[in-house]
Formats: sequence, structure tokens, C-alpha cells
Amino acid sequence: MSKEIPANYDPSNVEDKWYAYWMEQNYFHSEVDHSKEPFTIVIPPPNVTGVLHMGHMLNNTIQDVLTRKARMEGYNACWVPGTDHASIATEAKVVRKLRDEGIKKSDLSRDEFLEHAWEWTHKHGGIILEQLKKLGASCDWDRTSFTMDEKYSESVIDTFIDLFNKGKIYRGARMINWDPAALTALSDEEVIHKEVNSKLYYVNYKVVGSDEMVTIATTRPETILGDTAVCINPDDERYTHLHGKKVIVPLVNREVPIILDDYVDMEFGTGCLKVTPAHDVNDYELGQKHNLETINMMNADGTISEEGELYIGKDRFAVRKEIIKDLEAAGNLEKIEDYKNKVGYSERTDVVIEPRLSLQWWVSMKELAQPALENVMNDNIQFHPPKFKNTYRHWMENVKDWCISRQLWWGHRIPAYYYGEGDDDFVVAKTAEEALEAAKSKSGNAALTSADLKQDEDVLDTWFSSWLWPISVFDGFYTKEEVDYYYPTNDLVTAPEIMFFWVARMIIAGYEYRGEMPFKNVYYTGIVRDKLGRKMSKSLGNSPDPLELIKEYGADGVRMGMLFSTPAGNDLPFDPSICDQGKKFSNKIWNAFRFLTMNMEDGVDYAPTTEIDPENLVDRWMMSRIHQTIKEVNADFKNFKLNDALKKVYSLIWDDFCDWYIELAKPDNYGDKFDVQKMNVALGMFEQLMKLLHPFMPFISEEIWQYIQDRKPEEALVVSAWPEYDESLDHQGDIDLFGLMQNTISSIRNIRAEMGVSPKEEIDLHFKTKSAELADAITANQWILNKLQNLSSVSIGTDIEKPKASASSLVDGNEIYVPLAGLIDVDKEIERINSEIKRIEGWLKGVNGKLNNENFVNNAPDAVVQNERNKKRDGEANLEKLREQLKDFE
RNA sequence: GGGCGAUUAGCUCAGUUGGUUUAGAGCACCUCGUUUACACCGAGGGGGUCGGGGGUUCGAGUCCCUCAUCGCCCA
Repeated sequence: MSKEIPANYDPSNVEDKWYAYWMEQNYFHSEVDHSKEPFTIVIPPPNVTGVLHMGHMLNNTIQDVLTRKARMEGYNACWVPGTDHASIATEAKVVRKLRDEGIKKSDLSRDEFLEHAWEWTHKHGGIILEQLKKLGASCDWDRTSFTMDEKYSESVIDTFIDLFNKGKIYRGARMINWDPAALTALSDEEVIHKEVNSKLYYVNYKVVGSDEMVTIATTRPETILGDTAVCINPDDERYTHLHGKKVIVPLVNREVPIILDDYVDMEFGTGCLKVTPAHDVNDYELGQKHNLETINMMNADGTISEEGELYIGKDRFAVRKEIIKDLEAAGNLEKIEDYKNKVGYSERTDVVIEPRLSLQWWVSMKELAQPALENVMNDNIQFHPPKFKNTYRHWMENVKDWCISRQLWWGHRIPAYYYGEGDDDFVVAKTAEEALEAAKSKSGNAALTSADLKQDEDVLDTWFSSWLWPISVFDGFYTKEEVDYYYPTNDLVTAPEIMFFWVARMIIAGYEYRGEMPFKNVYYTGIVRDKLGRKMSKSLGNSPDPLELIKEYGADGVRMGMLFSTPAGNDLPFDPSICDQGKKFSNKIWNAFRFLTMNMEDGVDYAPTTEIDPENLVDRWMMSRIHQTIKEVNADFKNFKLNDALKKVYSLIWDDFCDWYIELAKPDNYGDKFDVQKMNVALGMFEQLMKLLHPFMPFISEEIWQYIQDRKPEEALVVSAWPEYDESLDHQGDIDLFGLMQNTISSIRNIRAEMGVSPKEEIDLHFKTKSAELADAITANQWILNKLQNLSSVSIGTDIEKPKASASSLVDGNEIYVPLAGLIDVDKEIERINSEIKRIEGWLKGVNGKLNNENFVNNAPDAVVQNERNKKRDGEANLEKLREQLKDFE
């Protein structure tokens, strides 16, 4: 074949070429096929607004590795890609875009706005998926799904109706997390608590009918406007005399009661708590309990409302500053202290969340969560790494009801229709027509018309649609064929921060609607961080552009670099230079292959084979190492230790194959080519290596695979069979014997380095073995020593004498001597031997310590004791040899 | 404040149920090297006593307690 191959591997053309080829051959596509076992992964759908970031890179690389290996193993591999509609994020982007064009959202009708949103989605929605192709993602693109596809949307609405009918969804007024920027309610999971440096303000309230003041402490003085009580602990003796009294709220001069509740912590602040039922979760509960008035002193956008009486229309944070000044002027401000507390921020808009009393839709979670909790705790669904089970359990055991309504337009509109003003004057139905019938019957008013019905303006939380993902992408709510085959899926790969948003809820939905888990394994990736340990994010601008990285290092290089640096569940402190290792590895593989091609004869048809030369130790050793690695890699995959698996493949290719196998396969004389049989074996091994490499580095492995032989489309590496472990080819004895040869070479190299003897200089080797069998075995493979060392003569046996003025070394308990008359540095050699003696003495001290301990000898298992005895015997023998060697220099 | 997890070479991490490891790997570092692929390379080397303290055990990086630091989750 002899083709001209460049010395440096250039991934750019190669990667595009093979991706196009795989697509053309439709190799990523999966159809239901009952003759094959399915292997299914559904992608965690990225936001339709998103562009690829490093987290996606890592996550999707892992999914691709799993999918490609499964495909090669003969599974019907199906990786379903898609995106979600990201209600808040997308709506925010569209609003901003419209604003830039001079259009206000409030000027548009709902339908007009949605038209813009769809336009935006069609324009940007596919970008991230296109980017994944550059990474090599072997998704079944024919199955690309979107959470607002028609059929998908239908399943979301039907699920809502079903849960409502089951009493699992209800409408109720509660304290919710309000995002004053996005103007919508959020679920608890969308609130991020951050510790901030703030102030604790001490404010005096006058007691009615006396000159006394009580002092309260608050971090939010602006909410004084909404105070409807002051609360003290009934056991607090400092305030016993205040029981039954009233106080005057400063500035607004409202009389409010002093109430008693042991909720108040006497130690905190002054022991007096101001109560603002409309603007604090705990205060709300106090308000309910004590029948307090509720003053809604804030508007949806975070400005003060009419009910606040003062500062009307001003922003809450501006008012905080202003009210302090006014309180001080009025003589009500006692003092201000620095204070650290946690404040909730909106995950999407990063503004401070406002607790707000509001009428929203909720999913009642307690019962639904039960099977989801059990089946993770009992490992029916396995978490990798399992440490995440704890976090999961903690959340599930304390799960709160889920607020699913959002005051947005972009999303699935809640199928509730109102026909009156009463809290219960509504029906839930799939269509307006059905709603009308239902409303007529519920209200008893047969005269209702569709004009009397008003559909809920709100949409559902995006996660209320994504939680159906593993079912809905297979049309599982309406047809059986696909979902029965592909569901439950095999593995889910996602970030731990998504555990509650998504993983937990998918499991819940899975058991509720399929009576079965949505996936068998959940692999949690780490978080990609920058060098300073910060999460990579667009707002920080600390994330490299993945496509630029791919350009620089190749997709293979980036994949390999990332995987190499991230064990399951561990964060990845990302530095672009980790991709360099991947790039270098690509180049190494490339050149190993290039070397083989340089040794091919023109006009010869090479036929790669796995039939090795049974007489050749190196062949047997390499084949054993390959099979050992197959076995270990399979085990690592089973345990989701992809990082370990890759390291083993890396080491097999670089250390075993390149550094030893190829070196030993090189022809003896310059200019000679490999003989054909030898080349066929080397190529056969290379094929095995490329198979093992393919899930990790799909492009270069396919490129070389196709170079090795001309292949028909169906012989492409991507669809070739994963190597099967063959115990009869895995010989530990060959690995041990070859290991002895390797150690011998290393020892000689070490002697050369220490003594300053160039590799070019010929030396003699005297090899004194422990046994005659070993001497025979080494003699039979002496060519290996000659090949890798410049040796003028070699003598091997059990009775070899140490020549005068020679350097020596112990190799697995055998002795080698290298006469270096004239070259030898006696002091250095003595130092070498002494340090070795010292090392062994230290080691023997530990061993003897154990053996001299009666308790050890009596209590430890026999095998362990015997082991220590062997160590003692070998150690002492080695020590004696070294001392003998030392004598020569005295 | 409650819970969970981590702490092993300069960095990132392995180390399975305590016993052939006075602890391994990659990167980084030092020395040498242009030998018939690869300097995006080869050869050799230095470096940690496993966060501190205490305990259990014949034996602990591996189990228990405690302190410290860091991270995550939940209030």
C-alpha cells in the first residue's frame, strides 16, 4: 500500500470526512429491531437558546463513548438528541431582541409574541446540535426532538390533565419565589442561595400607651411598610410586661399587636421579631396562625405598591437606603451592624428573589416521590458515583410541592379555563370545546359560551415538560412500539446540579407513567471549572470556545484531554493545555502507523492477522497485553470508570505497543523492510488497538482503520465488532518473562546513565540467574536484549562470576554485571549498591518486625504469614548478593 | 444552623472488602540524547509517610472518634 503520509497528524480534514461518511451510511440511526438488544441514551436536552460550552463537551463526549462502545458490541445503539424550550431563558432573549428593535413585549399580543419566539427558535435552535457534530457525537439525528414539538406538547398537556384529575396537581395561594426581573414565579430549585455581606438594622417601635420602645432587628427595613405585628417569645422574661400590648410601626404610624410565639429565637437580635406576612415565608405562617392582616406592600417588579403608603413606585433597594435615613431622622434607628446572611437569587436573571404571596399551580410531590426514592436507594437505578445517593435521598425525603406555573408566554400554556371570579370557578381540559362542556356542567350554567371562558395565561415550568423526555421522545404516551422497545433507557449522563431539576423528576414521571425506571444508570459528570476553580460560564467569560479548541487540538484531542482529566463525578479544572495531551497522543498513534507504512513493500497485498508467531515471546506478550486490557476495559466500562479505561488504552498503545513492540519489530538492518508476515501481525494488532480506541477517539481510529485496508462501507470501524476477550491468549507467564526482559533492559540503561556510558558504546553483559530454567528462557530470548542494547557479548547462567570492575544490578532477584574497566566510577558504584542495600534493609526491618511478633504469626492468615516469610527469604538473598558485590570494591 | 462529601507527590487524580505497595499514574520538574515513525519524541532520575491529634487491631492511606480546612446540598 505504501502511501506518502505526513509526519504530523492533521485532524481537521480527517474529522469532517469521517463524520460525513458515517452520516451518509446512516450508521447512527436506529430502528426498532427485536432481533437486537437496544442500548438507549437520551441526551439531556440543552437549551434551545444555548451554544456549546465546556460542560456540554464533557457530557456529550461521555455519552458518545458509551454509545459507540455499545454500538460496537452489537447493541442497537440509539442516542436521541434534542433541545428544550427553556421558557424563562428564551423568553428573556426574545424580549431583549424585540426591545433592541424598539418593540415592547406589552405592545404585542400573546400570539404575536409567540411568532417572534418561534422565529427565534428556528433561527438559533439548531446551533448547539450542529456543534455537537463537530465533537463527533453519534446521535440518531433523525430522532431530534424538541420539547415544544406538537406531539411532545400534547403529552405535556395530557400529563397535566391526568395529574389534575388524580388530585396531584392543585391551584393554591402560597408563598412563592418571585423573580422581579422575569416577572414570574419560580420553583425552589431555581433559587440560588448566596452568602452576602449585609447589615442588620435595629429599629425602635414605640409601645402604645407608654414611652417605652421595643427594638427589632431586620435585614430588610423596607418591609417595615408591610409590618402587621411584632412577635416575642412567650418565655422571654424581658418582655413579659408587653403581653397584650400594641406597638406603632414607624413612619406609617400603624398600630399593630404584639403577638406571642415560641418560633422567635430569644438569642437572635433583640428577641423581638417584626412580622411582615406578605413578604416572608416564616412571617406568612405566623400571620396565618395569629390571624394577622396581610399588607402587600410591593409590586411585581419590586417597587413599592400603593399599600405600602410611602415611597410608592420606588425600587425596593433604593427604598432600603431611603428608609434608613428617614428612620434615623425620626429617631427610630437604634444601630446598624454588619451581618452575613444568605439571600436567594434567581437562577436565570440573578436578581434577588422576592417571597410573594400568590395564586399558582402546584404538583403535590410527597406520594409521587415514593417509588423514585426507593428505587434509587435500593440500586435498581444506579448512581455513578454512588455518593450522590445521599444528596438525592435528602432532597426526596424533604421534597416540597412543586410550583409549576410561570407568568410567561413561551412554553406550554396551562389547560385551565376560568368561567367566573371564584377561586374554584375553573375547569381543566385539553381543548376549549371540552372546557366549555365541562364548565357548563360544573357551574350548572348551560348558557355559558366560549366567550365566557378564559384560558389561564400562564405556562408550565420547562422541567414539567423535560421530566417526560425519556418517554415522550419515543411517543410513549400515544404509541407502544418504540417506547416498549427503547424504554427504560440504559444510561443518563448529566451534571449533579441537575439532580433535582431533572433526574429526580424524570424518575418520578417514569414510575408514574410507565411503572418503570426511565434509565438504569445515572452517570454524574463533574463541573468544568476554570483554573481559579470558578464554574465556567458565559457571563464570567472564562470558558474557551469549544469549536476553537477543536480546531486547535482536534475533536479527538479535546475528547481525550477532557476524559483523561475527569474521573466520574469529579470536577474538571480545565486548562486548554490538557487537550494538548490528546493532540500529542493523536500524533503518537499517527506516527506509529506511519512507521509501519514506511516499512511496507510496494505491490504487496498485506492481510492483517491476529494469528501471531507462537514462537515469538514478543508477539505472545503483546497479544496477552491486548487481551488483558480488553478484559480490564470492559470491567471499567461496567463500573463507569471511563477515565481508567482510557488510561489503560493509552498505556497499551503508547507504552506497550510503541515503546516496546514496535522497537522490537524494527528490522535489523537499516533500509530493510518488515517481512510480510511480521507486518501482517503488526497490522492485526494495530486493528485491535484502533477498536479499543474508537469510542474515545473515533476519528483518528477510523482514519487509520481505513488506511490499513480498503474497506467496504459495512466494514467501517464505527460499526465493527468490539474485541472479545480470549482467555487462551492472555498468558501471565509471558507477561512476567517479558517483564523480566524489560527490567533487564531498564537496568542496563540505568547503569549506562549513571556511569555515563553512551548507548552507542558496546558493553558486555553477564547475567546470573536464580534458576537454570530462567537461564534457558532468557537465552532463548536473548535477541531481545541484543536488539535494544549495544552488547558485544552476553553470558547467561546460574554460575556466572562477577567480573572485576563491573557495575551490577539486581533484576527480579537475578544479578546482572556489566564490566566497565576504565569507565567505572568506583565511588558511584559503591553508592549505588549501598543505597540499594539500605532500601532492602529498611524493607526487611518491616518484614522482620511482623515475623518476630508472635501475635502476627498466630493471628494473621497463613497466606499472609507465608508471604512475609517469602519476602524475608528474597530480601535476605538479595542483601547477600549486594554485600558480595560490594566486596569487590574493598 | 442541619446534612453529605472530600483532604494521598508542585498540579490533577488512582489505591476495590485493613495484610506481597516504607504508596501508584499522567502532567510538571531535573539530566542525557537528533538511534531506521514521532522533539507533538526517546532514555534515565528526583519528589509524597497518605490534613493534625487520638483510638481499635498482630497489622491502617484503608475502620472509629476528634479538630482543622475546603466543597456541595438543604434551611
